[in-house]
Parts: sequence; structure tokens; C-alpha cells
Amino acid sequence: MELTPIMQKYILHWGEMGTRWGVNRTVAQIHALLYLSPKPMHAEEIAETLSVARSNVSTSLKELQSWGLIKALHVMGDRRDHFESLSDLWEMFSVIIEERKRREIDPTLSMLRACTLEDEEDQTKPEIKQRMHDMLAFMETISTWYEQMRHVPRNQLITLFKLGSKVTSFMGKKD
Amino acid sequence: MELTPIMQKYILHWGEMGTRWGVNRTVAQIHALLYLSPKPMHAEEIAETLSVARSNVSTSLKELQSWGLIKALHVMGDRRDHFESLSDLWEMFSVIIEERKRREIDPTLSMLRACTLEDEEDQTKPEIKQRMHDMLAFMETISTWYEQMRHVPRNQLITLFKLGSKVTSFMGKKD
DNA sequence: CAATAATTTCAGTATTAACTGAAATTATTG
DNA sequence: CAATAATTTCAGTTAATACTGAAATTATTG
Repeated sequence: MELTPIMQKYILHWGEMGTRWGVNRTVAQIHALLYLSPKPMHAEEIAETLSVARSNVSTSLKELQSWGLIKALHVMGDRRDHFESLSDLWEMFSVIIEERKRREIDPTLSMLRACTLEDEEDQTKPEIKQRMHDMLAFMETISTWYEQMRHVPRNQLITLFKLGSKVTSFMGKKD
Repeated sequence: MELTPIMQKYILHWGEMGTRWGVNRTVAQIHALLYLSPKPMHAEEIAETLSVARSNVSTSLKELQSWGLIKALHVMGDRRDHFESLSDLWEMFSVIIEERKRREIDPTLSMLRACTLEDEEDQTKPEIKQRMHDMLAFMETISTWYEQMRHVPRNQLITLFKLGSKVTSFMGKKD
């Protein structure tokens, strides 16, 4: 596919941003490209469009699939896989949050539980253990919140976001 | 400071996680150390405790200060800077969210505005421009939401998080 | 204001992660 | 089931980032 200057700008920026999250440039660029593309693209075309190695595309597509951000589909009379991105941005957002939780929060919770349960032999001062406890409690709150919010139907979620801080008006002034 | 095995575990894990966010290992480790430490630490002590170069600590402390996650303070009769971490986890959370917004969302909004306003000469298909528009609208919603939520008092924020999906019970069933 | 302490800068090095291209594998077609 | 196409794997290379240690700078003390 031919990239117009604006598309290039968008894709390059996305690549840059990717590196700020835990995602490498090519992965982020491919995701941007597929998001913009009006039709699904096959690996070869992606490689040509972005000027990266075919094998790099292969790896990156796997990565994006593992996130659930793109899916493969097939076109009649063509045996290659074609890929398209999720297009619903709210769904995309949910998927990313969910996946980050799984990859980052969950392992941290395990670590924190291990740390706070550790045997009595350990010399760690109580005040330090308390901090670990605080962190555990905090992350459990965040985690539980995620877990609940992901089951909220999409349009309610949108309403919530648009409400913004107005939601607090339901809470009464306790202070 | 002497690190017990549990403290080591905590700090090393934090360092690992740091790399998954846009933060380098040493920065994350120092932050973990200062969070755990019952008293402020000076750079020299941090370097020794974590076995990294003094200069590396200097750079990392600057980085953490630029995030607003630690602050320097002074001890009577000691001319060195001593550093301590924010200890309130909700405050820490706000600071991180806020800073990520500034570093990641805001530049992306600029890029998207530039892309969608771009002149007519450009060959980008309307359907593709529409996708860019959708992304812009989405990110503006998220951004506005952040902007509002950061002004919600801490205890209301906690209540909101603890409520989780129950907040939707105020919204009525529109579908 | 010289001496000393504390901190920062920066050029060079090491480490890590990303990427390529060739070869191997897997799937599809006649 | 051979031939071809599509995809994946992987060893080696390149590029990006992190880190060190020495030197320079800045701040503090007597």
C-alpha cells in the first residue's frame, strides 16, 4: 500500500510511542498501519509498505495476535493470511488494559504475596514489611477494579468516561 | 543499607517491571528502594546498596525527581542530598498517571490534530482520515476524563475504586 | 578563597533488544 | 506426493539504550 505523508506521520509517531510502552517500534507501526488500512493486509504487503524484513513482520504479527489486537482472516482464492486490526477503539482499549494487567499487575501481585508471606526467619524490619503490605493492598484494589470494569457493557463504559468527575455527585459529601 | 532477601526480591522485581514500562531498570530499582527505606538515603548509599555506579544513581535520581516521585531533603550536619519517595500510594498513582498523560497522550493528541487538519492537497482517503478522527475523538475523551479525575479528592477517588462496577447502578438501564 | 566534599557530565564500553536474511518448516495445490 | 507458496525459526548483525569511571563542575566549609 502507498502511504501518504499523513499516514506516514501517524505510523511513525505510533512507532515512537510504542517504545515508551513496552512495545517495540515495528509492532506498534504494524498495528497503526492495520488500524488505518481500509482492508486487511498480508504479511508481504506490510513488509513492503513499512520497509522491514518479512521475518520481522511475521514475529510482530504473532505478538499483535497474542495481544488480541489483530486477527487473521482469509480471502477467497488467496492462500495467504490477511490481517486486520480491531477497529472499535473502546474494545481495543479494554484489550490493552486487560493484557497489561495480566502481564504486569498479576506477576507483581504474586511477588508481593510471596514477599509478605515470607517466613519469620527473615530479618526484614516490620516497618518495611508494612510498606510491602500497603503496596499489595493497593495493587489488589486496582486489580479488582479492573476485573469489575471489564465486565461493564461498552456503552455504559462510554457513559462513565463521558461523565468524568460528575460520577462523584452520586456519592454524597462525606467530607 | 543491608538488603534482606525479601527486599532484594522486591527491588529486583520492580526493576524488571520497570523495563516493561518505559522506565529503565536502575531507575525502577532506586524507586523501589526508596519506597521501602524507612529513612531518606543519599546517593552514595543508594549506589552501594544496589551495586551501581555513583553517576548512574545521579542520573536516575534526576529522572525520578522529574517524575515527581521522589524529593530531596536535608539532614542537619550533613551537606549531602537525601532522597525519599512518595509514600502515599494513591498520590504516587496520580503522579504517574498524570506524567504519562503529559508524556504520551498529549504529544499524540498534537499529532492527531495535525493529521486530521492537514491540507486538502493530501491524497489520504476519506475513510482513512475518518479513522484518524475516531482515534482523536477517543483520545480526547480519555484525556478529558483524566483531567477531571485528577481533581477528585483522594478519599472520593478511593471510594470510587472500591465501588468498582457498582457505580453503574446509578446510571439506569438504558439497554 | 583555598581545600574539600558532593554532584554532574560525558566519552567510551557493555548490555540488551531489535532486525535481517538465509534456511527450515509447514501448508496448499495440481 | 512432488512442486510451489507461505510462514516461521534462528544465528548473526545492527542499532539502541544503559552503565561506568574519570574528569569537570558546583557547592560548602573553615
